[in-house]
Amino acid sequence: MSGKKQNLPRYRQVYEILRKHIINGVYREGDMLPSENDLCQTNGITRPTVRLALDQLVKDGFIKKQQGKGSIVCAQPKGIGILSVAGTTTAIGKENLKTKILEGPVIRKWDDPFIFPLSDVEKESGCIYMERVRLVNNKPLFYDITFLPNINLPRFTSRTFENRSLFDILRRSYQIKVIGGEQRLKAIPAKGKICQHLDVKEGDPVLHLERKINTNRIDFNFYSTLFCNTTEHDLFGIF
Amino acid sequence: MSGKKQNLPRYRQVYEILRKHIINGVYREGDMLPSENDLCQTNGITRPTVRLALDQLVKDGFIKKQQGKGSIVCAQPKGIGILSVAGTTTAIGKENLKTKILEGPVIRKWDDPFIFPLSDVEKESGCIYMERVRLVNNKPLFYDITFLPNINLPRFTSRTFENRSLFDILRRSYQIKVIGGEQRLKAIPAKGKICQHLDVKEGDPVLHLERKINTNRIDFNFYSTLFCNTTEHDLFGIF
DNA sequence: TAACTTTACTTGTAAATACAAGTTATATTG
DNA sequence: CAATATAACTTGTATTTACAAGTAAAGTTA
Repeated sequence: MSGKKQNLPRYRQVYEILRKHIINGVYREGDMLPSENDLCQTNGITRPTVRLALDQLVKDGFIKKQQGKGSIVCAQPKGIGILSVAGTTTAIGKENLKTKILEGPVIRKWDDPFIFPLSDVEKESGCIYMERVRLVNNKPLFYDITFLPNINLPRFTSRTFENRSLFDILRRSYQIKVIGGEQRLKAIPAKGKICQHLDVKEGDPVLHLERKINTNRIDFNFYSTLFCNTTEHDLFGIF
Repeated sequence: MSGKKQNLPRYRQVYEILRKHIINGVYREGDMLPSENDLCQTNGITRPTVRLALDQLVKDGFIKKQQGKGSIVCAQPKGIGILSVAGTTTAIGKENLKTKILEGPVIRKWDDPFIFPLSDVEKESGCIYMERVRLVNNKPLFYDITFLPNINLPRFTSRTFENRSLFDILRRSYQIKVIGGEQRLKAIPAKGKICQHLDVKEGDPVLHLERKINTNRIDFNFYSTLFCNTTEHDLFGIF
């Protein structure tokens, strides 16, 4: 719980450690995590702090808690966990994932009408637009159109996004942290660019997600339209 | 905070009150909720307890909190909020909603292979099966196939579900409370019964959800396969 | 009057304590 | 040895206290 780089809140640090342990197989499905009191002792923190970490693990689906018994590790979800998380890199995992830039990032006007209501500031500043395809095992999974408000993102358009996570870049270069969002979703027949980029036939069913992604920067949200070919991969989420 | 029926934890009671206020328009989008300290005073509880209630409102998308500023009411989401909640009645709202029973509830064997892994106990006990159509404004929105483990649900098959919420019945008659779950989702072409029950053409894109719904009863989950016609209604969720 | 500083207020993090409710292990009794 | 009771352990709820960090209002100074 020390070191310059580790300036996360303590509960967050414990959460990250436990999460990594679960992801790395140290704790497997059905295993009990150490008790809250044990975690207090091993981490030198008090129980309310431990509970914050555990509650976040519950919220993210890694564990289930049962009064009197303990915290049980859940099965690792299958499928693409895009419904519960913001980023496609997180949802897919970095292995097997490729990103191809189709267009952008370029500064341009917002689509009109746009998929979500825009503030006057957003409207005035225009957006940074880019189109990407995300491929898993070299097959297109997502056709992803991203719209970022052109507000305080210096030199954004000169950055490279090939095989890189947009969220990582936002966090490291601009201190913008994604904190959640909302989405709408429907099934539509593929047509036009969607057929081309997802390698599906005209009329094939694809998923269409429209997302508004919230960040820690006040009044800075960004937007994403995703088309997803679910032939080989379900989308997954918890609620 | 008193009365026999109100045996919810205090943080839960405050959550319910505030949520109702937001839903009923007492607080509107952009309004600030009372500060944490104000809520402590008006409700006679301490701040950690208030914070639990507010954190749940954040989690459910009703408010956003900003350090130093307060808790701001979010816009009420549009669309069918099925992606973030367990029940279709909650997702749709009770107005304009009709439920038609197509089949069941009947006791029968689980589908094999089944959409989620089953425990030995579940396999052995078989399932209670029913098919429903949920209609909004008299148009079919969901074709809902539900599988409940045939475990400790006395007289379940003699109950009526026409225009009634399954979750309500489980809670009131069996003290089974839904506490969340997981879902998988894809876009598929409609065929067979789906065309018939959702009133769509062969090959039209529909959403296919497979859900495992967790309850407060230990080792008692139930399952649902939903087909959704998203022509007129998006599905909505927060993450 | 504008700019700066201070104060008051708000949410975020954390510790310490206490009691309740549920589960499991151990001890006791028949 | 089986059944029951008790103790130990685990998570759930709640209070109290303290400090940190951010926002907005009020006060002071130039």
